[in-house]
Amino acid sequence: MGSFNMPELPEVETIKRQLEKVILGKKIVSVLVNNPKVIKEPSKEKFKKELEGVTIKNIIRKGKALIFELSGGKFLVVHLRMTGQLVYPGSAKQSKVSFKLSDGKSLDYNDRRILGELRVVRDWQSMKFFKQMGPEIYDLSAAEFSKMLCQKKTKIKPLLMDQTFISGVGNLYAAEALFRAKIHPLRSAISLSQKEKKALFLTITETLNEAIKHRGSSVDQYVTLSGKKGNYADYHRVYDRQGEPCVICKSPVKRISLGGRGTYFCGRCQK
DNA sequence: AATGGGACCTGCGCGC
DNA sequence: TGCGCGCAGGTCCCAT
Repeated sequence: MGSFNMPELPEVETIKRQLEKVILGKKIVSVLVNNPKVIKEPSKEKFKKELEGVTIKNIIRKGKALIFELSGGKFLVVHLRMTGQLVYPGSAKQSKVSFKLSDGKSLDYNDRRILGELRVVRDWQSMKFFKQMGPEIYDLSAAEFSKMLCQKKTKIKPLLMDQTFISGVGNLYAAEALFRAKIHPLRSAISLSQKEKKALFLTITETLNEAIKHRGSSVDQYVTLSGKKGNYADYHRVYDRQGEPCVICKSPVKRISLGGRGTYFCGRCQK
């Protein structure tokens, strides 16, 4: 125990798809701010003023971030970080911020640890966070991904989690994709064979796709828009399975700390 | 370029 | 049983 999963690409994509079905075209009538710490820009008062009366036109996901395209050329950028949740319809009770919509219901932003970020901007593309963001695995071919790995001497697992390298993969899916590709998390990227690089490209894509299909993984705080848990944790092969038998070879799953993060792998299957 | 550590946060597990 | 400490991690920032 002691593991936590933040929302990664599959979880944020799940929320995005559910939001699209229920809030497009609706108006933000009012904004209740219960904890201003999550509002990074502009100030709390301006934040409310900017949002009241706008219509939600579109929702975009970039890596692990969500961008609400609003009327009036404005954008609401949301990063859930560790424990952020978007819930609709919400009760507003435990929320840090609650958006009251024109349908009389509210969209709640919950965040137990208050590490997430909300901001209203006019040009999200020029934000440093997005300018530095690397491509998603979906934007790449196997050949392009392989080429990117050739130039890197870093350990493969922290590299997969580096959002400026590729975006969307975090601690959980890095572990699962490496297990499926039978690659040890401590290997340097440059040491991978062509065959291993291609396998990794495929397992990242496959793992993310399967997780989206099951509406993400709920190990700790993540919930879907309707407040339900995702089901993909039932399919994890190594993440949070320390000491349990490997699904392939039955030797116990190991856990080490790598770059300050819990790293799960099978010492026998992953070379 | 790569790596390491601290800060941001809070709730939980652990030890005594 | 109860209390207090340390850990968990995505991202940013700074130092080496």
